[in-house]
Amino acid sequence: MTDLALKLDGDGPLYEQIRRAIALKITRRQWRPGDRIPFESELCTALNTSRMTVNKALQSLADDGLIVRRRKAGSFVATQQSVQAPLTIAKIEDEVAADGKTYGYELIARTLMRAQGKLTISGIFPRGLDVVHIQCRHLADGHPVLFEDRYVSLKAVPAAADEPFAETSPGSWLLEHVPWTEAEHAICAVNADPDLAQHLDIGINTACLRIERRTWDEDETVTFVHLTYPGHHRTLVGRFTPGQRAG
Amino acid sequence: MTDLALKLDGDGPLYEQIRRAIALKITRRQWRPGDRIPFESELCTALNTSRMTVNKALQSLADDGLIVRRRKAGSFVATQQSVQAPLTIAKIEDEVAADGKTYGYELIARTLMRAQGKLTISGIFPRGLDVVHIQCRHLADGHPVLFEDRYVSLKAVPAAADEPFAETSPGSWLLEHVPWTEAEHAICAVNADPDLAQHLDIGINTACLRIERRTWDEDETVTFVHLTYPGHHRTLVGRFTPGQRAG
DNA sequence: TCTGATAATATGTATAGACATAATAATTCC
DNA sequence: GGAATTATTATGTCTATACATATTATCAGA
Repeated sequence: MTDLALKLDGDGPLYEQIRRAIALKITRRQWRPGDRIPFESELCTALNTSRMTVNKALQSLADDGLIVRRRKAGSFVATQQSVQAPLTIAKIEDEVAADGKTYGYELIARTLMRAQGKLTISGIFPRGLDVVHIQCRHLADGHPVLFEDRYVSLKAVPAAADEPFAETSPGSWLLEHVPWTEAEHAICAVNADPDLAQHLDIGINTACLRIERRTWDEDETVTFVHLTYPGHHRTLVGRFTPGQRAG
Repeated sequence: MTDLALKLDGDGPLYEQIRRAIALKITRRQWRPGDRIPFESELCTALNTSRMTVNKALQSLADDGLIVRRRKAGSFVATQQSVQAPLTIAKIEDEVAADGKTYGYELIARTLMRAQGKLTISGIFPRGLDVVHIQCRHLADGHPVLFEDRYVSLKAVPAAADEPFAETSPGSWLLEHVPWTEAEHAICAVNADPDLAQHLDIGINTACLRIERRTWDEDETVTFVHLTYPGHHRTLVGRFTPGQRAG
C-alpha cells in the first residue's frame, strides 16, 4: 500500500530515509502537531520493512522531540515545537586557534578563601567551604577576548590547592584533571564595570556576554565560573535541522 | 569474563545500563580521551548480551559525542570533549506563562519594504526582495521582556502581506503557518540604544541579550529576526549530563 | 623497498521473532 | 450506571543472524 504517500528517496540507510520522509511530513505540516502518525506496524507493511528499522527511525525522531510516543496509543507529532539550539562551548584555546590567532593566557589573581556571601546565598557552595578563587583572562593575538572568574571547590578538587594556574588556564586544567558528571549553564548580558572594562580592554558599561557555568561531580559542586566576553563577540550557535539527525 | 570491570547497575534497560557503565569509565577518566574502548564483540561476551544491544549503547554514546567510532579500527573516547549546552528557545508566550505571569503583545511597527542595505550586505536577503518588517514587543504582567525586530520574506511567505500582526505575534503566526527546515542562531550582547531602551523600558546603554535567528525552508530564507531581552533576563540553558541520554 | 592486490575485521545496517510493559478498551459484576 | 476486572494492543526491549562497507593489515610481485 502507498496510501500513506510516504516516499523514500533511496538515499542512504533505510532508517534515515524513513526518518526524513516522516520529518518532511511534519515540517510540511501535512501531519500537524497532535496528529497521530501511522503505527509502526502500518509503516512496516506500507514500506515493506522490518519493525526494528521503523522503530529506529521513530525513536530518533522522538529523541529529537519531533514526535512523542505512547504505548498502546501510538506516536504523535509533538505539540509544542520549541526551537533547539545546540550550543557547543569549545575550549577558548581551540576557539582562538580556530580563528587563526595566537592564544595567550594571563593570571590576574588566585586566592584561597572560604565560601561566604553571594556564593553561599545562591546555594552554590556551603558556607565555610574551602575554595580557590581565580581570576584570569584569555587573549587572541594579545587582545583580551574572555575574562574568567572561577571558584573551585577544594573538597571536590584538593589538588587545586597546589596548582598555581600561572601558566595553565583553570578551564583546561580542570578538564584534564577533574571528572564531572553534570553541567548547568545560564547566559545573560552585563554592563562592564570598571574592573571588567580594564581586564577586557573595553569601555566602561560596554555590554558583555556572560556564560555562567556550574559543574558537578555526582552531587558535589566542583566549580562555578563566570565567563565574560566582550559584547561584540558573536557566539555562533549551531544549526538546527529538525529533519536530520544531529551529528 | 569480568576483566573489563564493567559493572551494570541493574537499573532500567540493558542498553542504558551499558551506556551508563561506559560513560562512567569515561567521566572517571579510567578510559581517557583517545583510548580505544572494548570492541562490541568483547563487550558482548563480557556482558553476555547480544551485539545489537551493545551497538545501541555505543551508537547513543557516539551520537552524544562521547566516543568516536571507526570501522575496522574500533571505538575511541572522543579527544576534544567540548561542553554541550542544549539551549531550548521556547515561545515567549510559554515562557511568560511558565513564569506565572500574564502575557501581553504590542505591535510597534509593520512596514512593507524591499530588502536593501544591511540585509543584503549580510547576504540574508537578495537585494530588492519584498519583505515585511515588523517591530513589536512582548510583555509579562504589563512589563516589556522582549523586543522583536523581524523581517519576513514575502517570496517564502506570501500570506504575510495580508497579516496585520496586530493581535498575533509574528513568531507564533509563522510557527503556525509556515514550514521551515533549518534554523541558525547567534547570541551576542548589545547596549540599548535610545529606541530599544524606550521599548524595553530600561535605561539607555543597559546591556541586553540578543538572539539572532535566521530560518530557512530548504534553500529559501524565510525570516530573519533579532530577539532582544533586557540584560537581567537570565536565559537558563539546560543541563548537560554526559552519562545519560538527553530527554 | 615500494606498490598494488588481497584478506581480515569492526562497525553499519537490516531482518524476523519473542516477550515485557504500559495504557487503553471491553467486559463483568454489583 | 459505575467500579473493578480482564483483554487487547502499540510501543519498548532483547536476541540471533546475516550481509554490507570501510578500513586496516598482509602479502605477492615488480
